[in-house]
Amino acid sequence: MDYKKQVAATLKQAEPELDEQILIDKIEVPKDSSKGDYAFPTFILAKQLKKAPNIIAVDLVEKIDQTGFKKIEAVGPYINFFMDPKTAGSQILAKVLQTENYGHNTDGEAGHVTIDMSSPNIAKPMSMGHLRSTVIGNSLAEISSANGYQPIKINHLGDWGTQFGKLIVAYKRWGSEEAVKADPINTLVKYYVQFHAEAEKLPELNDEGRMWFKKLEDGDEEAIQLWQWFRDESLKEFMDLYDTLDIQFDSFNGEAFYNDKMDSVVEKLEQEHKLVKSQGAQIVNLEAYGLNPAMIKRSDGATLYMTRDLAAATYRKKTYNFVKSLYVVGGEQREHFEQLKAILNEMGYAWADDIEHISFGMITVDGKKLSTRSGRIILLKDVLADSEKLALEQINEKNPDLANKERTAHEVGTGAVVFHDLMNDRTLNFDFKLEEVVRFEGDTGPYVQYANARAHSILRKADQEIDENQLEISDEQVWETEKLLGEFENVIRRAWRDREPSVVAKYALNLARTFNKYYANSKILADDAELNARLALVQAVSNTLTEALRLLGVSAPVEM
RNA sequence: GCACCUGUAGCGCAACUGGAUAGAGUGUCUGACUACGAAUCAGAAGGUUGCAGGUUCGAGUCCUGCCAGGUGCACCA
Repeated sequence: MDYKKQVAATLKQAEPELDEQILIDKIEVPKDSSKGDYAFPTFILAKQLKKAPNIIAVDLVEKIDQTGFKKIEAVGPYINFFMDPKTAGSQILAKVLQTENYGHNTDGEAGHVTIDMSSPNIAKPMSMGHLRSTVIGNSLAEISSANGYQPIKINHLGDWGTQFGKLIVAYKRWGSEEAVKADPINTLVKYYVQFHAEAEKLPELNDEGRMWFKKLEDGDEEAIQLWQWFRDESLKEFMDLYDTLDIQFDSFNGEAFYNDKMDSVVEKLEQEHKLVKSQGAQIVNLEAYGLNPAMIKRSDGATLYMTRDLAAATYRKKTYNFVKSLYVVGGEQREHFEQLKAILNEMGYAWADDIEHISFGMITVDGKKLSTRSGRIILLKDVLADSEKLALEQINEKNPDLANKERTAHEVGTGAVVFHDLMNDRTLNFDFKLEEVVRFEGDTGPYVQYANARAHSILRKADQEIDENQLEISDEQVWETEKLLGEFENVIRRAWRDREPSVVAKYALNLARTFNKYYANSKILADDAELNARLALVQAVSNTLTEALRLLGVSAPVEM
């Protein structure tokens, strides 16, 4: 709930010359709540009123009508406003409990937002790096939706390229159908690794690989059949992971999908006279943008990543008519997306500005970059399995009678991993340590889940209907919690504005912590006149925590 | 070499548009289960916000220079 307007109106009443909008912009929420719920720094009025800020503060407070506030006081150059916790708190609770989809807004006006996310490579295992793109993209989809947009989640699969030629060669030489079926991705990776090892000794293999990829591009039946099979088997395994994370996609159109859509892009570039020949290759000069030239066609005529992304961008604009097009891709590819936007701009597309690279930091192990070839890889499957196992151990220790232990262990285990990934600023790198990722104490997903589970436990015990007309609580300890509940709308706006799931994650931690504090210090189920209102508070907290977790793609078990 | 990102407590991180005494977590030490779940709560200790200037009434936040780490810089994606 935003009481800034009330504060501004009160100030204007005392000093009619003031501009209300400027007041609203300058009113702030003190970090230290003992300084009030809202504060107005008077510095900006010093020139207009030709007085020292601390004098202005004192003068204004004298003229102010304090009705509707618990207290308004001047402290140095600040005017501090204290809301009346009892009335303001009950207003907030009423709003939380009575508003459908509390915290959401309709700013997006149902505009489409495409989100390019996850995008694993076929025939390679999903690592922790893919988790980032997957969960950040998924959370941004939920957050965009909470802001009134319509997200379209696109899994831009890495399902094309020379490596498929190599894979076909490897399979034909050393592979077996049974082995691939039994353990698709591991087996395919083995072939791939073996191919590279053999190619060291026998360089002709590389030519053979290129030849098979050429066959694939030319529509050779055998090549296509094998490619399709590898793709299907890999996708099956990916789907298991997506099911574990409970993430769905609207499209699986990967690189291969754009094979027949690149010619028109190249033609358009030619028409606009943007293509230049350089060392045999076709490039677009981007000097005007301070960028390196971007290659569109190799000297052998083959297309590149950029060519496909240009085709994908135009296809997506045509198909979805997006108002924003997000690409959740690692920060290493920053320049690629700058080039992509610049080229689209050169092609005369004004919507190039709507493309955004949502970059994120990379995951390292012992400070070193992950790489499939060097074997420095952390399999997502393993991490999730480990986390689930540890969660189950915790449950067996702390709540052995819980029904449906496996289900809950799954929710807590994956919740811990996903929350950990979303908790910090997405651009930060992080060094992978299993014990950090699957922690259940402190600033973690399970901490939030636990606060929610205990809230549910109280409501179960109370076992009574909540009367939404009796929401006033005299105990001022609850005000901090109520105030936070009132901020949820701003949090959702800010999370979208900054494209930052961590804004939501931090809020959830904050709300859980504030509630836990209250919970530990006072008895909620006391049989007095305000029991109903306290239960309403518990319900409001639980609703909000559950929704915050949902926006992050983390489930909120009612017991754990 | 050029461009971009990062630098805050032992560690990993917060601090929304510049605001008051820079905050929680973790680790260390200590206390709390006869109060609804101890995956919790309370307390102690821990800081020249990389360095040096500048702008401002006010700088962790903005500007300049430097230092350190990382990433990228056309025939991979």
